[in-house]
Amino acid sequence: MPMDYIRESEVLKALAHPVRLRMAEGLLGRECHVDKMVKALKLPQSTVSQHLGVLKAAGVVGIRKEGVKTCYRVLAPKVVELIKVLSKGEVSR
Amino acid sequence: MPMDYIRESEVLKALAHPVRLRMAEGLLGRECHVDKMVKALKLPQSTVSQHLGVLKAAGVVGIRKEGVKTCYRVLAPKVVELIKVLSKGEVSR
DNA sequence: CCCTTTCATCGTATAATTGCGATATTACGA
DNA sequence: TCGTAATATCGCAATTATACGATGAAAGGG
Repeated sequence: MPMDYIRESEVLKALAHPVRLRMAEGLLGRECHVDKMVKALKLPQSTVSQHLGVLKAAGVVGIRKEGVKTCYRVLAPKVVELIKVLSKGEVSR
Repeated sequence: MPMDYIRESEVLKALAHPVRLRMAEGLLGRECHVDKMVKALKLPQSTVSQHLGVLKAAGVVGIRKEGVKTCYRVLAPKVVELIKVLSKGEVSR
């Protein structure tokens, strides 16, 4: 069964940004709401929200509404694996 | 040791295109020269060459010159793992 | 040498991404 | 209901990516 290059490349594209990659890694196990990420990343709220929107559109993360807060977390199990691979340090360099 | 988000996202960005992802997968084990890919992908030679340039610039693939031909192949072991993860079918859907 | 094959690079038009302030929306609490 | 905190969305300028024909450069073969 050949992979769906378009679909898979969409996931990669969502992750292919330093900020979004950082976000995705941070949302691996735990959940986190937007305001917390805004403070941690030191980026404008609109920018953070926009990046989260990209991750969500690609199915990388999912949300859970808790009152006025929105909690994000990584959904796709494949993404979990991808990020694990990236985290592994390369053999010397 | 935290991952280098910029560097890693560059690799992801290189792979985050349907054509380049297909190329990279095709260059996993075996080597292939440009003309062969042009025919297989049915895309203009300049387009193929440009995509290969992107993959090379990101360190995803490396080349070996054989006379007038240029043989490409996947270099980064991390990329091999990434593509393997992507190839694995998702659990139901 | 010239011609052909193979590949890279250039030029450039079009499209997509990015960053971020401004503005809308929604859920609560007072 | 008003105000406020938390998010999303809009608008838009600036940057970057994409596609591909045209052109350039290098290696052989005859």
